[in-house]
Amino acid sequence: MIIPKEYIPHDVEKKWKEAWDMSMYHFDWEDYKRPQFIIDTPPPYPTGNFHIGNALNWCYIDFVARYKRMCGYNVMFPQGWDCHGLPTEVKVEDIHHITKNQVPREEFRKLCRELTTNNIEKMRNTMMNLGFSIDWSNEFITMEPSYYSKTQHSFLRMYDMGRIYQAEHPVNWCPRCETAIAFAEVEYESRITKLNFLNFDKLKIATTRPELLAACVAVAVHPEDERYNVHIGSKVKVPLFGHEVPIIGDSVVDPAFGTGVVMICTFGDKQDVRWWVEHKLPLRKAIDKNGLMTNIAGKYAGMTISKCKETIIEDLKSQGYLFDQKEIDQNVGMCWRCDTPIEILSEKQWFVKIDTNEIKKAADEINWTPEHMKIRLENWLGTMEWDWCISRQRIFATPIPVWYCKDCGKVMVAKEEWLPIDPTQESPKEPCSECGGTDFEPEEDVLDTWMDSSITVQHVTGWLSDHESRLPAQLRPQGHDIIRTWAFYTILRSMALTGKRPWDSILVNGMVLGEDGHKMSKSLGNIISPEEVIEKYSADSFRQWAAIGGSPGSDVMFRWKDVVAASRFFAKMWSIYRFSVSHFDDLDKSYVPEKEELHVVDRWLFDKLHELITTATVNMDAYQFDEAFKAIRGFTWDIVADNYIELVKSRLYGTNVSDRKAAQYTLYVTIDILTKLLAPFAPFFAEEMYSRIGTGSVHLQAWPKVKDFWKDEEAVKAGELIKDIVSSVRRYKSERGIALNAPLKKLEIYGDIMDVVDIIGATNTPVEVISGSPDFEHVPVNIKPNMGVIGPKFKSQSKDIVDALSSADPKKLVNEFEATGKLNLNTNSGIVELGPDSVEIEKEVISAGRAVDVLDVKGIPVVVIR
RNA sequence: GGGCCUGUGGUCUAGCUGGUCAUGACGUCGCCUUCACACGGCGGAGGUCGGGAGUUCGAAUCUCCCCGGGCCCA
Repeated sequence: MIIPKEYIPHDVEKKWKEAWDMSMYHFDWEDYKRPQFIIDTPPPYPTGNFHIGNALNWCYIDFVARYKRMCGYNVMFPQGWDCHGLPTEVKVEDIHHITKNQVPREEFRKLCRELTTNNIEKMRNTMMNLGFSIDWSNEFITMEPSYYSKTQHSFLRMYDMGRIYQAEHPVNWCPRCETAIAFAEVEYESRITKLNFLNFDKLKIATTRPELLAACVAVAVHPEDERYNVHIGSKVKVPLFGHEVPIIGDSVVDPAFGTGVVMICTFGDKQDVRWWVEHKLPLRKAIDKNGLMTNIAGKYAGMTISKCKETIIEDLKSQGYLFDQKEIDQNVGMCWRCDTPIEILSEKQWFVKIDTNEIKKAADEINWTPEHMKIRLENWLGTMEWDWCISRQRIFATPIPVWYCKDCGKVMVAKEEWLPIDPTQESPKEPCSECGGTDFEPEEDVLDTWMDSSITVQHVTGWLSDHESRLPAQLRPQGHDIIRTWAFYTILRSMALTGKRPWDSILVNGMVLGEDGHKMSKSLGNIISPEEVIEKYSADSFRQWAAIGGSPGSDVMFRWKDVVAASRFFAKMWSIYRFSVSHFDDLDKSYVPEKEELHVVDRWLFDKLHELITTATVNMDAYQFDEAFKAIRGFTWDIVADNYIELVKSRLYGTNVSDRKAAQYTLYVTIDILTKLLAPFAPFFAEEMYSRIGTGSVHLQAWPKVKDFWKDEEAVKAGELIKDIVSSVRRYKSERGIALNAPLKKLEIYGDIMDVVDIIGATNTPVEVISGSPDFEHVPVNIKPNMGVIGPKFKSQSKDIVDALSSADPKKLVNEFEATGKLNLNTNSGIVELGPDSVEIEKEVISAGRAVDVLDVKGIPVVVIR
């Protein structure tokens, strides 16, 4: 068979990408015989750019999916798209030079859908180029009615259960986006700000937010602070605004911070909210939804927050209230999308109740890889203070299926059979159940995107479909940056909707760092796109980087070196493959030799194969792709290429039919197994290999299984010795500038060698095996303590023994050993008796005047006669 | 400030249920075109395992403290 000398990945990958029938990756909903393996693929946000971090995660998923399929599982690797979100709205406004309020809602939604559809198409392309075995028959797109109808269903059901409620409550508010946001969407940034010291008639307070004076509802001091505690219970007048507020005592106040007196506003920060609840303080709203000052701010009404701050500081100064300013570090909560500082406002919003115990319990049932990632979720649970605010004041999102009766104000929630529905486009199909009214006000708020994406696992396991639910899914793969969001919300929702844990296990991958060791970001300019890597090398090389770049869970650095090394491995593998297949022309695939027909090195290789398959399988099961791939690569390179092939070349090229058949058979089995082991990692390369040695797609084959009789300790020892003798001779020739295939006159081996055919062949030299000891000196040069034996036995005496061994004459000790089988060693702490397993003896062979060279191969003298 | 992770030859990394050859890759240096492969083979140099203290006969591995890096949160 003619096989191209070079492996050209671009041709091969293109060929298979076009030839593959992707239906081979479809999940079979009817099949209950094979165990299911459903993956809750995180749906990416359709930015149009499938970035390297996604690609790493998807490689992990694909390794698992392909491996599990080969192991006989009914695998679903679905692909979803989490469409709704602010970035798309912002992008659409940007592209069309509009603001969302300038066009009708439906028109704006249409523009968002168009952009999203295009972006999805681009990302699908990259996924296909990377060779992912995605089950496209189970694709879902959250902006489509078929999906968001389920989001609305989940809303109705949780509303009926009382887990969703509407309330006036403090919320994080982005004044720029004009929407409430969840804690998960708040990012913190350190800034330097000014702490302002103000006179509040009898007290001096310190505040970073003087613009909130109008919202001041109390002043707090520490109850044991003797400077101020006499004032607790009395009132103070707020400067500029003149309203009186109570002075309260609260031990949370830090007397050492500022003046030790704190102004409580509704709301400057989370602590204000806590005090507000605890001390039942009144509400004074000084900032409106647009980030402008309200009427209670008096002359400052209508100003922006920053303008107000500036003006108030001027006024405080000129009226003598402000007596000092000091710079301090401050962490400001920002909107994750637009970096605008968020405000805490009290608004009527929809909330989901959070039951942290329920989530903790479910988290305990899930198998976390790596384990410590669960702790992050638990820490996050411990900090939950408010329920999850799920209403958003946006347009491109799942509508909240609710109306309000204009006559009596009753909340009218849609019926399940009306879904999907957009209340701003359609009215309820029944009159008000309270007053019979037919005039309704639609809820214009929409749902938080996490409401869509936290039910992906329900969706893919068949919730609200014609299929029986397959919950829980087996695997959730995701990045550690979204544990507090995706993992948290999904567990919450799964417990609420079904009472079951969403997944059996969760695999957390790290972030991808740039070559400079920093997280990839546009501003650092260290971004590499998967497409760029595919173009320069290949998809399989990219995937190999993903496999060996680091172990799952830890951050992985992207390095071109790794990709280059990966492509070199494929070149090497190709060369091995090409050599092997060229010897398969007359291969009889039905021929299975008896163990006796195999040579020692063949049996040695089978034992190594046994070990390789075991290691690879164990590591694949534990998601340790780096370990699995390293084992495959190490076996291929060190054992097959550098040793086995060299050892059997003479048999393959030779004329002895049975010798040749044994080597052929061994090589064929090895190549077949390697092809299959490589299939999850390098789907294109493996398919190309398989196309010449098997039938059908390699991706439909079974994962290799070991045969018990491959385990062969006798052959391991003997094979190892043959390998070592041959490589010693090779090294010998290399060191003396002798061509490696040049014959020597003779090799004399003093030892028990079971099979010399391959030594003769590989060294191109006649071999004589001689029993007994060689007639020249065999000098002990070193005697090494075996600490594993000595340590536990002699404990504190160990050090003396080691000292005695190293200072004694090895020759004497060995003589004693050989004479008596034990050793009485004189140490500083007395005479101790050592057994033969306590030491390792190193000997050197000296040719004693003969005109030959002597190699010492693990204690076996090999005489080289040139 | 808190939680979690982490610090091993020039670079990245394995080992981390304690035992005396500390793994591999890349790089580097020397030799070699040998019938699969020079994207190769053979050989070499290079490490006080972040620092300190402790536990132990023995610590890269366990404990404590300090220093540095990352992530998440306040």
